[in-house]
Amino acid sequence: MPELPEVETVRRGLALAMEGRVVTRLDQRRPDLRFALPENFPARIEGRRILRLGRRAKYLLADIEGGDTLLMHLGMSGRFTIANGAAPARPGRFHHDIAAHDRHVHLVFHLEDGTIIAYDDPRRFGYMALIGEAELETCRFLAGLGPEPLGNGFNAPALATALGGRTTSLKAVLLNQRLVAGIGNIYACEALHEAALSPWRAAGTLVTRRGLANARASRLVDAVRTVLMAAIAAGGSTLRDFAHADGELGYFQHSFKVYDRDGQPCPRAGCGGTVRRKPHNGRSTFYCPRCQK
DNA sequence: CGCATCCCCTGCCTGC
DNA sequence: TGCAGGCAGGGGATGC
Repeated sequence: MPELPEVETVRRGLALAMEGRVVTRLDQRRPDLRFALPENFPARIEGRRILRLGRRAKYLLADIEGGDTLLMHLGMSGRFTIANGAAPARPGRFHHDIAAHDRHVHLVFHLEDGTIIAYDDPRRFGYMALIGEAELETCRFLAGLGPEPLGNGFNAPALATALGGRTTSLKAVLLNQRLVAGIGNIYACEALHEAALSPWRAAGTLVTRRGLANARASRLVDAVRTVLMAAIAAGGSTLRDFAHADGELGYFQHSFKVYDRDGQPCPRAGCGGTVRRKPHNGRSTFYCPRCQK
């Protein structure tokens, strides 16, 4: 589920199916997700063309012909499933599992070429909003987001500046979307292991002088990039097959080094430690006490 | 302001 | 087999 790499994988799949196509019908099955859906949502989407699928942090952004952007957040359990009416890879599965029997399908997009895209979200922490072009940057969802972790704005000097003097933990920093946007619980754990830094380490101790970049800040930036890019690559490799598989986007097999591996050996060469699970601000944190300092 | 805690919702797994 | 409790990848609201 969806952190930045999963959302990016979903974006690529949705782009293939949606970009350049007109939404002929939008079937809305409930008035709200986490928040109320837009007023007259189907009427404002039907008959309009989707120009481009973009992403900002964990948000999907569909540019609609005429100037609006459909902003979509998957929350914890949001999921898109694509069925192509012309050549379904597994006839029947879509209708059996999603359309007919899944009571958590909240929205179904019908495209001009017969493609059907269902959005389901059992926990309903996800949401959608329709935002005018001029307000997109300043809307309450995107305003205040930190830099993209894979972009130029996330770098050692900037991170060092952000961390200087902070007493909170490194893990809390990685999860703070105002400092860097798109990392969730899994990749925060993975990046800190990759960087050999303790999740509980006070953020301020990563820099020796306020605002001054050093090797540790640089190591953390590199680690974040490494784990996110590897996960996107894994999703992308699955994506090539999705049209021939089940059409579910963003759920791919990806092996983690520490996440959900309590009690297993630390995979770092020569470490010999054991991965542990320990709550951190109410959420599970997985780490190796031996090599993460 | 920074930081931690609680909470929204449903499903699944575990242990009794 | 039933049931209670814990846990789940997000993030907004609240209170210290």
